Amino acid sequence: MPLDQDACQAQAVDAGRVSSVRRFLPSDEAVQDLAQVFGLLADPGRLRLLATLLEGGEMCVCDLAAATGQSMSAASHALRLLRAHRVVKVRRSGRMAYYSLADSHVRMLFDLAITHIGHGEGGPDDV
Amino acid sequence: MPLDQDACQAQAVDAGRVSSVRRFLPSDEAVQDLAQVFGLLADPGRLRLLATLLEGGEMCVCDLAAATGQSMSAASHALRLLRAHRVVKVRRSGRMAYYSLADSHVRMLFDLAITHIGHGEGGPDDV
DNA sequence: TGAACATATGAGTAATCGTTCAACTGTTGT
DNA sequence: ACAACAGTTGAACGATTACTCATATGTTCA
Repeated sequence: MPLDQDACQAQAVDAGRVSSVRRFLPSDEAVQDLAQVFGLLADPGRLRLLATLLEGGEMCVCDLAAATGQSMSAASHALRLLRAHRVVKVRRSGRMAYYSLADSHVRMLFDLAITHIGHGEGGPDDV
Repeated sequence: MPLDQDACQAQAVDAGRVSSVRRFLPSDEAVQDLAQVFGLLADPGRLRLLATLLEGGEMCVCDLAAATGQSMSAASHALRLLRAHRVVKVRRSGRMAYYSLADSHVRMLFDLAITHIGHGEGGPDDV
């Protein structure tokens, strides 16, 4: 899905506005990164892991798995992803691995999203 | 993926901490909703649509498609999703449909996520 | 009425994602 | 050295996702 000048076959209604707005859009690269960050938060298992770390601080994989109701394998896979994107960090001690949140943005993203879903009166509309 | 009491076969290292944390985790339903909201923002096409609306205000589907480099069909599908979750809203006038952001949380989520990716020094680590 | 148009939508398809299973690494205690 | 353990990892499979194509709906203008 390249952002080509003429990717849309239809004629723009307000061509000036379109090209003006396009100059201010985030770069392709930035958009990709953003999408990846949000994608990390788009899974219930990972979300529960983050909520658990938010609440309980540093915890080992086994406890995280137990607290979030996942298998250890699933938790480990999930943590690996979060770690790769620097959302969580590990401290290793013997055979244990202790995970914790890497930065505070997560809590804010969390709270903002919660206030958003609090906004709506019910579930999603089916349009 | 039920949040069963014993979903994790491994013995918890700190059972007290685990069960204490679990009482404060968001409900299953809340987690699902959160994941859906973040999932909405996890796609480059939708992200570009939102960035465009953030920058350009109310715009018709055709211009949105042109500005974001998608086919009109793709844009329409994406807007439908965003609309179902009350992230954008439509105003119809004749055969045109003018879309705009439904609330301001989007901008904040955007900015927060951007500062997060600004944090890292490069792309994701491959662990 | 009929053609051009703006948008919406259903079906189909290719790609991505999350889980499980099984195997593997490295550590601890006997 | 051996077994139990905490965690990691790769492959495989089922589910979900986002696109394209074709078609449908409703609007405007001649």
